[in-house]
Amino acid sequence: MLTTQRKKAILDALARDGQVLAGELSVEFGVSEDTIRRDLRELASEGLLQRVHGGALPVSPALAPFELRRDIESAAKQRIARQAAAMIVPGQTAIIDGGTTSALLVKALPADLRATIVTHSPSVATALAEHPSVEVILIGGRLYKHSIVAVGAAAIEGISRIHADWYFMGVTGVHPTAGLSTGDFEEAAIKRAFAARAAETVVLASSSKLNAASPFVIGEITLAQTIVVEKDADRELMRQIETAGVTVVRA
Amino acid sequence: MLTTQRKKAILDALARDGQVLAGELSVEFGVSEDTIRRDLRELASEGLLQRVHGGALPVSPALAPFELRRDIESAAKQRIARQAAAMIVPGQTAIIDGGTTSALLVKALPADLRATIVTHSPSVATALAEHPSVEVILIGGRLYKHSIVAVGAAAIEGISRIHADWYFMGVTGVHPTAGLSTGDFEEAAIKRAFAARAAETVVLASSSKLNAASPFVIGEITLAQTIVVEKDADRELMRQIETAGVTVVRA
DNA sequence: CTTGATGTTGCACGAGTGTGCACGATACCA
DNA sequence: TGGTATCGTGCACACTCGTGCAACATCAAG
Repeated sequence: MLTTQRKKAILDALARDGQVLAGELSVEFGVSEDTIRRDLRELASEGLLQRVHGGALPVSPALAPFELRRDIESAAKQRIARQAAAMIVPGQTAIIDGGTTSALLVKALPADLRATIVTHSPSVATALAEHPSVEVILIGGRLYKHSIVAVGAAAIEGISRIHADWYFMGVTGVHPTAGLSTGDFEEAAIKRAFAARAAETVVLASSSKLNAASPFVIGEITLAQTIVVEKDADRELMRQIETAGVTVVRA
Repeated sequence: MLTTQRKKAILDALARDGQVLAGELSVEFGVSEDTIRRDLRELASEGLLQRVHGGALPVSPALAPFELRRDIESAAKQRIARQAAAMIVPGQTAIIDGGTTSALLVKALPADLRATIVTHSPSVATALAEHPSVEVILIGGRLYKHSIVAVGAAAIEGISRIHADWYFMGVTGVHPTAGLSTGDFEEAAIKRAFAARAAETVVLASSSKLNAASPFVIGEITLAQTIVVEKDADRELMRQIETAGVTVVRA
């Protein structure tokens, strides 16, 4: 069994049972607990599950009440989010997808911004319900429990009815040749659909995402017109990205 | 059971009952009281509960949106919600709309229930994301900020793609001649659309909703096949409703 | 085919974490 | 004030974790 298959199976088991134990997984897949621990560690670093002593839990509790944990409230990520929020001009329409970066973007929207926000994340929608002046369009579909966003054919179809000025895309991997990638198959399809319906796609990438590749490819790096990175991002990599025709913004 | 899960279960029990006792928790989870005391101490240090001699109390009477206080009214509502949840047979599909009654219904779903839940409420969707075995279908549309549910033409169209076994409808008015009503125009339309797509519509009505009429009419009382009320509901009113052909269930 | 680089896996070891028990201190209640 | 339940602390034990290292498979280049 391939490593990626095993990881996928771990996520499936987690979605099915609501919890996984390192010991049980090791028996089920016929590998040592060390290997399982390694898998869990890597999946946790991609934000696909929450590591706890003895096993792992779904990542949901972190985002459900939309309370951001301190470890993701890094100053750099907030600067990226603010930079992105500043791009939206009153009257425009912007798509925001799920994930921690998007959560910060929502918090960074000015209170007096009159704009329309499209999202497939119930958490983002709930958070924006308190915003005084933005209109919120919720994309429906099958709820994907790993990342708590709507996915599937119904979601793709809902997206096809939208035209937006901006799409702010969260990713887990930005690589000059491997392109934009994410740790989740379903989400990759949704991100492609969003990108196709926005005049300009903006990738928000903290430094840990740069020069990294996750299992599921969203598309070439040129799928984005702009990428917002931290100000100390690697110069050589940024040069390559700019050569490909993508505008690099340092926050 | 993992430590993290036990702590979460303690917080759930606290939200449900308004208090927890160290001794009871120790029996319930099959661990020593020492372990429970340690858990309570750590949860208290995180500010998630208030430690008292013998157990713990909620940190403040003002609770999170989905955690209702255990006053007399909500105890009755909980019985109604549990009665409704018990109607769902594994494998069936049920529609749950927004509102506090629906929030209680979500909490009352058995953890091992394998069913499909359709909802236009991001809050319900987010809450159900933590449920281990239900499939969640989110209805998209324009977000109505007043009640935080998806409404409008897109929502109506999304509903038209669904066929459900049950629709659990929350209302603010049940009246023998004025019918079923709610305080919101957009929501009335959505509720009509849901009712049209369900084999059986079940109205959940606490006593304060009975013999009352709200501004916007959803439809005749016969739009519902069943109505779940508190066990001390007015006999004469219930008789009228039953005469109209609606089954009355007392919880 | 050989060689070296790369990636995956299992094992060993020390560190870290969770749990239950014992004991003395403390808080509640009559 | 005395009795009882609860609490905090120290400690032992078992389990889990992270790290370093070696074995092995894969693959590309020579």
